[in-house]
Amino acid sequence: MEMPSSSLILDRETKASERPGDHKDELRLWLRMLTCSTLIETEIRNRLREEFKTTLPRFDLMAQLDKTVVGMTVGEVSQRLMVSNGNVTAVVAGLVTDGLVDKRPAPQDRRVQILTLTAQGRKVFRAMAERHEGWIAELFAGLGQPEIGQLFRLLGQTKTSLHRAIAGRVDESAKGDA
Amino acid sequence: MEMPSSSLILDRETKASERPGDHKDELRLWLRMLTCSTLIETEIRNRLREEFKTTLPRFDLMAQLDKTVVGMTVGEVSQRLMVSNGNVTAVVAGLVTDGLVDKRPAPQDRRVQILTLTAQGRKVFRAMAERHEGWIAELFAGLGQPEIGQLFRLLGQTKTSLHRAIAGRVDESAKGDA
DNA sequence: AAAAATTATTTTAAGCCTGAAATGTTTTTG
DNA sequence: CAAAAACATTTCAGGCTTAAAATAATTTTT
Repeated sequence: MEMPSSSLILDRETKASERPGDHKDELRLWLRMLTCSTLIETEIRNRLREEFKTTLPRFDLMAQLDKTVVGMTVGEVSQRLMVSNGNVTAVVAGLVTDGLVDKRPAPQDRRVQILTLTAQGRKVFRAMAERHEGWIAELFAGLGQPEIGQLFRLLGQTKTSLHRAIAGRVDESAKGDA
Repeated sequence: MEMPSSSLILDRETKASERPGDHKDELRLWLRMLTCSTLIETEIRNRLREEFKTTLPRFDLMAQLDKTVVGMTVGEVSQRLMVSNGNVTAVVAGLVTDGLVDKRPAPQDRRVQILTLTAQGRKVFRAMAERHEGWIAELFAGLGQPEIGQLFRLLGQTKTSLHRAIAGRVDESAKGDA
């Protein structure tokens, strides 16, 4: 048997996981979060396919466009959805073919494309959105209102932490480029 | 101006969001969780590519195989990773080509394929896993130990809720098939 | 104003991922 | 024991996704 160096007392005092270099708790947290996200995503994907014969990327894209009356550029959508430009181009192509989205160059700046929901697109989306909201509520039904609030708050902190860590790393590498 | 029917008092008493049919809180919670997951996933993907020239699906697959000495079947991996069988087949093919994974039919049951990490695969994975754990810790650095615990617990409740909701729906549709 | 830099989008090549159909194997059933 | 059912995996067609290169338009610089 191996002796854990000299940390018998230390372990007892620190309730584990303050051993230097140990980050198992964070890892377990991430894996659990990933499990939840995947379960929800898969379920929503399935229901969208079964009930509306559509896909999650299409739904998400339409959801963005539904938030505006004046339309959105490709770049704007790609940023909000956190996907690449090329991806937006591809998904939009399908939606245009199906008459759900309208795409036209902006009159002032011919580089940008303005995307809007068509009347039909808006109608179709609204119907899906209502169902979607119900599905999400169903999935979270095991949580009470206080838990939902707490979770929301903690995920807010997490989001802040992530942004800081990711931005920090970008700055870091930019320093070396100077 | 529109009058919100007769719920002025009700709204005040229920602090909003107990209006019938309203589930905006759940929806906001889900979107925030999705944002966190996406941020983490994208960042890990980027770092795996930059530092190890590999992809997240490959890393995840190797992570499963690292948990066992006797190997795992395709179905087992696909279940744990929550992806399709076909997907595992495809990703494994790449890893076999690169000499990181070994794949051979089980001697007793020639339907199943046993997947194991090669010696090299195990070595490569261990190196990546150590870095990976550090990255995750970095990303969650803005949260204290109590927050991590709380979040972990709440996500546990969420997982239970999801399983119940998803299983419930399967039972429901099975009833109609009888 | 021509050249260079910047910005927005599209294209391309490669890999991931899925559901459904097909294949090969084992187990169950009549 | 042969036929049928069940099981594990692979193949297939189609869509998603990305990074990087290419294209096109605008703005800045010289």
